[in-house]
Amino acid sequence: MSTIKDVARRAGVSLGTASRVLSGSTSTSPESRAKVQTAAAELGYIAHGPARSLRRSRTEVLGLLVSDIRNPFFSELAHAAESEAMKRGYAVLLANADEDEVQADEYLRIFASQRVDGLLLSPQGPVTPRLAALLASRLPVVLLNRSVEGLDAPLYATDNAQGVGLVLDWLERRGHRDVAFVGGPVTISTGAERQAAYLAGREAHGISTDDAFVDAGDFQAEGATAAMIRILDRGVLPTAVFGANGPTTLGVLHGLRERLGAEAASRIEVISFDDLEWFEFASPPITSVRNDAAAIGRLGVRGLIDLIEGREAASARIAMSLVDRSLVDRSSASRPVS
Amino acid sequence: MSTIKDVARRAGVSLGTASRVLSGSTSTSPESRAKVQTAAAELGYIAHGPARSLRRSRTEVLGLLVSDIRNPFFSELAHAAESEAMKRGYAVLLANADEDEVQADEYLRIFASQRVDGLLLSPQGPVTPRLAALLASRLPVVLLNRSVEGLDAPLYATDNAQGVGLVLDWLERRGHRDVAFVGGPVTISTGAERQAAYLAGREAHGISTDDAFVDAGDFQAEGATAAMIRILDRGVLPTAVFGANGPTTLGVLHGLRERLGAEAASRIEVISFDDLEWFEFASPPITSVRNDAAAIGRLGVRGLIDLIEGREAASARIAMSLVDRSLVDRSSASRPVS
DNA sequence: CTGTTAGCGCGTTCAA
DNA sequence: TTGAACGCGCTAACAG
Repeated sequence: MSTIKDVARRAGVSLGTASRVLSGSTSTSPESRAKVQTAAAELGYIAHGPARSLRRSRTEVLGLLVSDIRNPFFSELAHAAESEAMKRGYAVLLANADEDEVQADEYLRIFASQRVDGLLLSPQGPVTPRLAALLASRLPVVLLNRSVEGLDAPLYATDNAQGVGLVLDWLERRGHRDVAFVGGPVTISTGAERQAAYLAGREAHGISTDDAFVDAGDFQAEGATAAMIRILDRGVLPTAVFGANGPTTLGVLHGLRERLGAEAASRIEVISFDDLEWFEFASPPITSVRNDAAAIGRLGVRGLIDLIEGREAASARIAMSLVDRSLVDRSSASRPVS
Repeated sequence: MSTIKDVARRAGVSLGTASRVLSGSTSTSPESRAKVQTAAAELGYIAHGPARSLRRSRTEVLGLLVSDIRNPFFSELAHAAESEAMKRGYAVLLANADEDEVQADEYLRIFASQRVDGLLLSPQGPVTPRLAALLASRLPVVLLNRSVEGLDAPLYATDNAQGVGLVLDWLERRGHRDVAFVGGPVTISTGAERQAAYLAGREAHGISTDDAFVDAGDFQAEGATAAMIRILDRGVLPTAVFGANGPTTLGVLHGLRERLGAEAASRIEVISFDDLEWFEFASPPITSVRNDAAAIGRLGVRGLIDLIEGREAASARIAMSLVDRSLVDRSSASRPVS
């Protein structure tokens, strides 16, 4: 790989001039500009990022730490974040914490070592010492979707209360009284917020306040299946189930089938926080409130770059929208086919 | 952030000694070793990656270029790749080409600039000049899932012919004769291989060789929907449809519903290349051949690190397995519920 | 506007 | 085993 020295030599100018042309800092004469540019093109010169970073103490790399890129919510978020970052000249280092604090912490070390310019964080748990150290070093950070106590950073997140409100309205409209709720860990802000909003709103929407209908998993499919089964094993039979995120809803379906069989399960309506592309093909189709992951990713990157470049960044709550897939009225849908 | 200089000063040793202890190159006395380590721990010292990279001309960063991280196949692959890379001490820069050659090329520039140690590549199209230049500079590269002409690198990929064989066997077992095939672009090796294997095997498995049943999309849902509709609009009615990748199968379902309605669509069996977690909840359930994306990602990273460290790396084809979800025999399943 | 020079933080060489 | 010095490639400060 050729260096800027090679370019300068070939263009017949000094190293400084070549640098000025290539990074466009101060003005240069049209002639040297042309000479340097053709020389660079001929050599296929590509600036050495690490060297530039060392000198400028900025890497133009962002760190993105999510819990699991396999969760469609995060893969859509990552896609949007990465696309927005590239548009603004930043690359993205990806990290999957797998909902594991230790692993998350290890990634923070790698990010710190790579000297990322900023951090997009969907926190796994409390603020670890290493994260505290990074914050103390004034590394710009924005939070995605989840907040965490003691971390004062702009938050780009779903409007959980509003989304749950849409769910409650829909449940009431559909005439459901016996509704099961499968939540996520209350140690995660999204889990706590969604559960709190649901519990608080149940009564006003004519939904049973029997806590036998309520349980929580780990925001993954397996944990949700177990939670769904626990609910059914308490001897209650819901007419509808509310899953608190995408993987949870998948787990709910598994749990319903496992305990009730496909036939009986198909008489229970399911509504989900997070919309998945296949919900319309389930039977009955699954209604959802759509969580705009792309918007969160995009806004997060913009906010982070604002912070990096010394501007202010304001938190934002992204409103959710109902995707109503209930085609028929319940009285007929809930009767077995005869 | 503290530098190695700070560590040396605090430990009361020279900069060289501190460096030797921290990077463990040559031997050091137990005393200075201890002093340096405690000093580093006290300061929370984290080596400056770019500086280290500049000096050692290795970044310990891998570039991962996929077509779309939102495709579950790639998000699973990315998850496994990234996890394997971390285990071996490498970070991963993520790039989404969005099936766009220009964007892919731009990412190659960023990777080159960041001086990644190696490249995991799922190519979008032909070898661009920039990719050729990177290869000429002897940057280690491995190919994931897709090969490309003129690029001689280890390939970690699905065994397309074997997978299609499983599909053909299943179609024959189920007694399907009128089978629609919705493929992907033949300009992509996976699209070409799957289509070729299917067309070559049709006759021997008792499947109609009428090409009205065959069309191709773009490996995304929308393109596949259009292809499915084109097939139906030719006036043929398949009893089964084979979708050549995950998003394609989703598009197939949309196409069937749009032209035939949910009721008639539910009498058509669908089989998919790539297994998605929701296939069992479709009606009828979707059978698939499972593409082990995690294995491809893991093996790709191992192979790439082998190359980086000067060892040989051999290509591998990953065998697929059938996930048969056909529960009932076709004669009863295809009769409308009465 | 341009050439020269210093130094970013680190690993490694050379002498001791 | 250790300290001193050099240079990786680049940008920025300075002098002209």
